[in-house]
Amino acid sequence: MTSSVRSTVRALFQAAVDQVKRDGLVPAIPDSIPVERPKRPEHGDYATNVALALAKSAGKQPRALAEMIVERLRAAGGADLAEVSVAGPGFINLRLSDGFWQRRLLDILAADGRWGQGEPRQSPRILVEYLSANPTGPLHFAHGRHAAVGDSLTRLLRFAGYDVLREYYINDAGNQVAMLALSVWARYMEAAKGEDWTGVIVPEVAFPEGGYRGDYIRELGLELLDHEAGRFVGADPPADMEPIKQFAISRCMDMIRNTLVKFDVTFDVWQSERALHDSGEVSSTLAALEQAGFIDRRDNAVWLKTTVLWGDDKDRVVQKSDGLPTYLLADIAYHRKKIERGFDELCDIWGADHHGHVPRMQAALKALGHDPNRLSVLLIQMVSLLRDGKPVAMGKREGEFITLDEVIDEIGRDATRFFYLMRRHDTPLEFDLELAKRQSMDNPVYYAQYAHARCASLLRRATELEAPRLPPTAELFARLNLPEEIALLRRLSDFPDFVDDAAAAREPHRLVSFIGDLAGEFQSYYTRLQKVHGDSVLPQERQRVGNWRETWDWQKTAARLHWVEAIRQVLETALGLLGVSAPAVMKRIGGEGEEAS
RNA sequence: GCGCCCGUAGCUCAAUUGGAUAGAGCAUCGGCCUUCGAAGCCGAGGGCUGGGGGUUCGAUUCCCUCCGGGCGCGCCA
Repeated sequence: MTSSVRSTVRALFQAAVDQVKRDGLVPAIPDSIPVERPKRPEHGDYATNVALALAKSAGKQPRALAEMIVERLRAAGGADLAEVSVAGPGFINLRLSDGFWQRRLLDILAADGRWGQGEPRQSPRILVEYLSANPTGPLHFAHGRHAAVGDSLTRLLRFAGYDVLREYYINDAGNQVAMLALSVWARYMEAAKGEDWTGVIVPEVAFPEGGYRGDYIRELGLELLDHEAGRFVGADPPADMEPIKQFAISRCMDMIRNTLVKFDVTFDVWQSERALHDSGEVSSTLAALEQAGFIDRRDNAVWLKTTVLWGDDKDRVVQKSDGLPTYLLADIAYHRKKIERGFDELCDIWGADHHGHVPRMQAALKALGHDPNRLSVLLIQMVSLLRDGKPVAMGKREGEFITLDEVIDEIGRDATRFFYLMRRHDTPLEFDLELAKRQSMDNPVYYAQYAHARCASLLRRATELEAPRLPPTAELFARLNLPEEIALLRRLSDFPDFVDDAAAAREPHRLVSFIGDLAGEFQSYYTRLQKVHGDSVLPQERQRVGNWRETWDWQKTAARLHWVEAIRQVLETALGLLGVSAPAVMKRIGGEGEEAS
């Protein structure tokens, strides 16, 4: 099982601080000692500012107090404590022994590819709702960011031990899908025009104002005509649009689902908005809001008193004067149901343009007697597509957007997912298609995958050379004593804490930096081992002469192979959390850049 | 006008939830292939963190105020 070095260190600090308190030197101590990894290696492996925080209440100089803590830290001792010191205004820096870090490799290998995984935790149970794109057409490139962030976030949360459900809310009720049906019907009529349908002259109909104009609508119109012949032909849309609507929605959802399969994004539950209406949950929610006393009836409409509940600037309509519920009411019903289903935290991922919706939903939860903070909303900023630094021309007319399918087809799933996750979700993203496609060192996806492939390659070569594989032991790992090797061991050891932090912050994009750092450190080591240390993991060709098998240090090689395997596993795990593959071999696609020489 | 988000190297972005000398990648310049994968490595230059004030041992981070950008402010979803 995964262990956290940080909590081990925290316990050391805690014990020393407890002792200081028992000795009557400070009045009170914090529940949890803050422990951080200093940016600068000179500051040791871990540091705490606890003396700075306690100095005032203890009436002591921070450095003096730090010295007292350090004294007790040293007394408690332990062979793993290589160095403890007071620095700067009163930080306590702590360095662990090489042996400690070398032994972590035993833990990492024992985790058997699951290093970093958190202990399962009972709470909070989290429902992550994301994407929830309207079933009115294919996913476009901006949806890709939602899909990538939501999917990686849920992978990360699950890996960190949370109980998570992934849900897609299908907006299959209301105006948008009504317009979808009308648009499809109009295209159907267009296709039927001029044909002889049992003697009926097919009239020309105008395409609806604000209708969906994508080519897929035309195709759906044709398909409808194939299946249903002249059933819906007429000057006006049929009184019962339901069959057309259902047909169109189901086709659009097929398109969306197919794209998601290609993108390797999975949902556990597909919740239909319409089902909430049909089951009466929407109307019962209105009743509940009214019973709670937060409903106003005026101007023929029904209002939720969000101004009273949550300091909104105006109340919001939940039922229109035509008697139909608004989207807001259905959404409130949906969130109410989520809580009733037993989720502690509702994590929604919305487009940043919906941010005005957040306080209203929180107001509604409050009205229903729930803690508004159980809803957390991640707002995703917009994506702009670039090609070689220039914006991709997008048609002004509706329907001419670049689809997610097109992006994936052009640059591949790995690069697409990686690029969507390179930035924090609340900052706008510039997505450069040419850069993502480029198979060179300025492309961070290939850089990371290349590092993994190099590890795999080394392990492959080791097998070809029949390098002896020795069982992992602390004695064997004592051979990993280069500064670069210890540094990599630190980073691998840090992975569980890193996962924990990224999950707690709901920030999957942090994995991108972790991967970049880990890959970079390994690539650097790989070259430096040879250039600076004049060494290599495996005997190279020029060294394989004479009785090389007898003279080569196979112990060190065996230790390094374990270490390389650990690096490979963590890279694979971290890439997996992003939904990016970890190839054992990098193959060049296309031979365009070949030199003519 | 009101509300939310964002201003960090030439460009794109980090910065461990208030920590120590603000870091990467790209771009620019200069080095490294008698092959464990050069899709790589090493080095250099580049900053008043938009401006100003405040809170404290300490601010890119928190508060106020300007400046500049994005997005909202429907009986649409």
